[in-house]
Amino acid sequence: MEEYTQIFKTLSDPTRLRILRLLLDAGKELCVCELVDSLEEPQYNVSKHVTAMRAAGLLKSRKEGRWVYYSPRDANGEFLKLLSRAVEAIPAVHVKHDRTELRKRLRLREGGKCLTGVQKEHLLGKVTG
Amino acid sequence: MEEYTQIFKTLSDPTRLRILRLLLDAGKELCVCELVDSLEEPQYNVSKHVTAMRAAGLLKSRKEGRWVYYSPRDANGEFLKLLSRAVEAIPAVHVKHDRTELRKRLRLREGGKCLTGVQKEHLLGKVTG
DNA sequence: ATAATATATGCGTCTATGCGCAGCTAAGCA
DNA sequence: TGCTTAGCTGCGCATAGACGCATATATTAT
Repeated sequence: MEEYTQIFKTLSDPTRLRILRLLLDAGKELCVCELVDSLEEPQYNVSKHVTAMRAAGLLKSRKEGRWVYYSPRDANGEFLKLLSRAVEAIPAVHVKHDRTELRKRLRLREGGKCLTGVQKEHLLGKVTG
Repeated sequence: MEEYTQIFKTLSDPTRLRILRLLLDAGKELCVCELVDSLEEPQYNVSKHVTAMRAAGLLKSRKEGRWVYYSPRDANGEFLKLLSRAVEAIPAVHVKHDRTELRKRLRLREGGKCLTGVQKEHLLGKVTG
């Protein structure tokens, strides 16, 4: 059963649950900095979470230049399909803020691509300038 | 989101996942000693797990004499309904052994009621006799 | 009352995990 | 050849949770 409990464990964290829900709602791949600005969680934290979710088979990633885009992995089994539907069934109230922030953040895309990093500087692990 | 991550956390343990699946499959309430003999997990462990699952809103309990019967709580929200279906979608291979042990254990019922305690003595926290 | 029995629980221990900090890697640009 | 920037990761700390043991509680039987 560990292969199944592992999935539940991965979704036992609020940030990870928000990440999956946001990706399912967005209907498109999102890069790390877009997730950071939408969720308002530190970059290193979001990075660790998506890495864990990818390892658990919930997400896939695609690298393009300096950016890494994440999206839900296609659920092959009935178990994962129903789990995704369950996550999508979480009432919208709980994800309203994240969605609003994502919408704002997506306006910075050009040609459908992300061309900048984290905008909310306090979410960077370290001040780079 | 904590109310949802809490549910996932509750199902992040193999024993708890097996308990829920067994109860869903059984289609009837089961008492603690029947769960103990079916799952082959120590009595105090099973007891702690069902208590946690009950607190998380996944199970309900009914006391009858010395016995306490547990069953899945009716899922009121879409989220819980889909989650239950996901648990039921876990391939039967993973629960075959538990089901066999339960079937054997249920033969000890009389008039549909459990009239005895844990049969596999090594699963008791302490030898009572 | 006393004993037996089904279940629950308090405690200590061990492990797992999330977070923050710092530093690392990799890709593009001056 | 450096510098900047997007993302990743190792380390230490603090917390949460699962387990085993012993014991407590509650209900029935003698």
